[in-house]
Amino acid sequence: MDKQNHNINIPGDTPTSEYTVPETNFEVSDLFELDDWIDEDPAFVESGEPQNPGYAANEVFMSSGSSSVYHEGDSTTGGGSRREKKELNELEKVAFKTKSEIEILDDGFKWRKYGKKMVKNSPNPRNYYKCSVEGCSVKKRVERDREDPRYVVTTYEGIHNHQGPQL
DNA sequence: CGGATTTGACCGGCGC
DNA sequence: GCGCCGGTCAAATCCG
Repeated sequence: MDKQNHNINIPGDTPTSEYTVPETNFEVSDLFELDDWIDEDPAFVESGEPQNPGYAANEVFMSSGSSSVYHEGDSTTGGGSRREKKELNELEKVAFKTKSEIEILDDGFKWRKYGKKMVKNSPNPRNYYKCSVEGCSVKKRVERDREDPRYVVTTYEGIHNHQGPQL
């Protein structure tokens, strides 16, 4: 499909065909294992974006909170009750705004796309990914910014049951 | 051959 | 009660 054609020219980065995945690229669960969503964690922006050779993202902004990303469809639809916070004892929600032309951001984990939906608020489709690792119920939601198509919003949901894809 | 990816349809929840 | 929206699953297909 298009995966073979991911040879997009990235300014400032060289999209080689090799996915150089060192060990731990994004320790989302580790950095966001807080009780609640963090408002702003500048520390993550610095340590959360190490030297990623196989990365095409120039800038990575982290946005979390019920007033940033979720305000979009939660203010009216699910605004009635935040049921997530209750049962989602171990469910973390983190939204990343990555400046990249490609949505195939490889974080080192294996994701299996299980759905694509078009949101009314965005002319762009929303992709749903799930961790391929058995026992891992981590879900990933990837969609382009409504106002900035060059930005990709990646929302992680849940924590990996395994330490990594290549432990 | 296996695994991954695709699109469509279905379902559940909430809103009015 | 119906409609709308978002989310998930399933089957089919294709690639490596």
